[in-house]
Amino acid sequence: MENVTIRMLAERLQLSTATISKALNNSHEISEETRQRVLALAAELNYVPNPYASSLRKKASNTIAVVIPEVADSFFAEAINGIEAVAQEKGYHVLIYLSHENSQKEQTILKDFQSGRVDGVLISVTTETTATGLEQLVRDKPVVFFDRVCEEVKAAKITTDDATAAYRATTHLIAGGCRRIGLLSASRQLSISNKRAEGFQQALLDHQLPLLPNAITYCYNESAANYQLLKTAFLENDYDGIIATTEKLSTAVYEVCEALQWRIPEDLQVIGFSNLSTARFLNPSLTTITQPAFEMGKAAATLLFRALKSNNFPLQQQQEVIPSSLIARNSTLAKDK
Amino acid sequence: MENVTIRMLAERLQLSTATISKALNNSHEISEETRQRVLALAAELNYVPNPYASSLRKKASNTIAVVIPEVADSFFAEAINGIEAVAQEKGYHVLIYLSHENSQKEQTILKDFQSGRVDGVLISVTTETTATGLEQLVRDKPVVFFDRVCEEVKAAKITTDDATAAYRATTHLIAGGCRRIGLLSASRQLSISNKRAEGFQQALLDHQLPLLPNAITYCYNESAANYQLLKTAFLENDYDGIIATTEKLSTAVYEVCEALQWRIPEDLQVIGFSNLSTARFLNPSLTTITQPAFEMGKAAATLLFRALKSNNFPLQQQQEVIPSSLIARNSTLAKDK
DNA sequence: TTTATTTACTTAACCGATTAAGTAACATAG
DNA sequence: CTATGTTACTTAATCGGTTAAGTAAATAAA
Repeated sequence: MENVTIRMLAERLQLSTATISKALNNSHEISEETRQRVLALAAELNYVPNPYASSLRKKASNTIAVVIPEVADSFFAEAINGIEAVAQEKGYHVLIYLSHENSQKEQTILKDFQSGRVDGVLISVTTETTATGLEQLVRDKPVVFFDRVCEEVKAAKITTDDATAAYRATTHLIAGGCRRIGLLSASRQLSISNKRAEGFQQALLDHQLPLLPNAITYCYNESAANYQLLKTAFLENDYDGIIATTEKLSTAVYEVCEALQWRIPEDLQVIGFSNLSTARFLNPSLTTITQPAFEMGKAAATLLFRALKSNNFPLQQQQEVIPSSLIARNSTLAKDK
Repeated sequence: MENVTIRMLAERLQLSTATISKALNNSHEISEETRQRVLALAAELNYVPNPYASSLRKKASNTIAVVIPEVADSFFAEAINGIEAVAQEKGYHVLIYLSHENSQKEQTILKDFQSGRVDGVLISVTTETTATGLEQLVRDKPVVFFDRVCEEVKAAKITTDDATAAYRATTHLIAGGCRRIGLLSASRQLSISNKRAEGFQQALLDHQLPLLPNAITYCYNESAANYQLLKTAFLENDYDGIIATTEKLSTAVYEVCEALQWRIPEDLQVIGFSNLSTARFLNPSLTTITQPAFEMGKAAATLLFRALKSNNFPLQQQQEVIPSSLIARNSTLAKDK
């Protein structure tokens, strides 16, 4: 069975393809009667328009790209959910690209976007990303950064209150009696990592606590390597409190404590930036900084679609900070909020 | 700056567009010298081919679709990982569609595939799915079902050993002393749900245990509703062992036990079909049936690409069962494997 | 030497939609 | 009664590649 095209509809109805196209697109140039005839035949023959023909001509694909470091992370999974909810509603398609925390791969992905394959991009950069290639992308088409943004690039950004969250986390640990607090960071480059580090340091300062020489541990993207790194760091620094700034690192802390036979929270209080739905069922339940992942995805997508709809929307100036929340559980001792 | 097209390259080099196209596609018809000149200019002008022009002409999009009920589930997240790994390697693009456990939405998604937007489809159906629309899809283009397959449709399928896994889970509970075992099922229609139920019943039979009248609880897709449902079911049936056949349901059990103040495993032993990386850190650590999610995704994608490469590959006859594994932890008492 | 084949191209049709520009028929305004 | 508009179409160009078919020149085979 041949694919049904606009031309076939035209022939059957003794009309031009232009008329069919306009009828299907509800053009006012077409009489109601003709429109109905076209719609009827289209339905009867199960006509489905070829998106590529349309994209080629219109130079618009009704497709957006989502570039993230990984999917197996509650934050990104939930963010995709938020993005997809908006995209589905707007009739857009979502291409997912995983950079696997590899800026090389990310570059390759960004390069592909110069092809016009997608109308817009939502991106959360890798831990290694520098601005290279991103300015180009932002110049070329609508882009919204979310969570892991690139500070140097002037573009729309949806973030959470990273510095404040880290400040709050640190204060929470201090309130629980911690004096030797460590921070596990995913990256030296990432602005959200740096902001979290700043909030951390500011909190120590405000509470007259010294910054340990090895207060901040920069981790890898590989769990086996991190395991060794953390084990050593824990033993050398004798932390009494730790802030894990990513979900994976939160779990790693539990793993290392198990191995070292450090009790949580008696020996080490732990707070993790995590969206794990099971945080409350962990042993002990994990005090978290929970990010509004779904909302951030939704906000990012909403912003993007606004830009896609009206091209005079000043997308690059948009900034939105959605607050995270600290949920105190049993891995920390402070009783405050 | 205008977009660089093949035509522009042709004009600059005083060649025809056909030559350019062939040179870029490494056709043997083009001399090495010309090929190099074309490649050099293409690189210089940063030429990026328009995928839609190419897709339109070649009737191939180098894009596959992944249709899943949700992303916020370790199994699906990991499966995407596996799929993406293969797709990236093969130079394909991945469109993600979420059916949100809604067969209506799924239908809409499937309908879109008739447009030729994607060259192949990887799908894990909703809990409500009937065969409608799926046969059509399978007839139209390469499709591989994974995990949640549709039994009635003759098509390539990647599954795990559902019946065996449930049998093993049940036996494990029995070995731990359970006599009143319940099974939480996600669906009455899903073949994987039914297979798990079968394995469960067979194990009871083989161990001379009666099947409780309310042994199987069919759950909703909504956690608040499930919470109530399970609470009631637990109280009414006084289970001493429970098998949660999905990740979400596993967590729900912990929630309900907390509310009912039932201790795990003393009052209720729990085993869950789950790929949560935090299973071992739960309180108590959760005995799981862990599915090879990444591998299943990879296997499904590999199968699909084999079919996309050679069109005489008998895709519809492919069946692969990848074994799951039972990982005994503290939510159950049996000490076996 | 003539014919066949190979090499390295070009020409032009084509994929299936969209859309600027054109037109015939009819209505309305001046 | 002519000018102007409006309605409901059609014609043909276009988006940017790919590819079947054609060709001229060089090379090999008969």
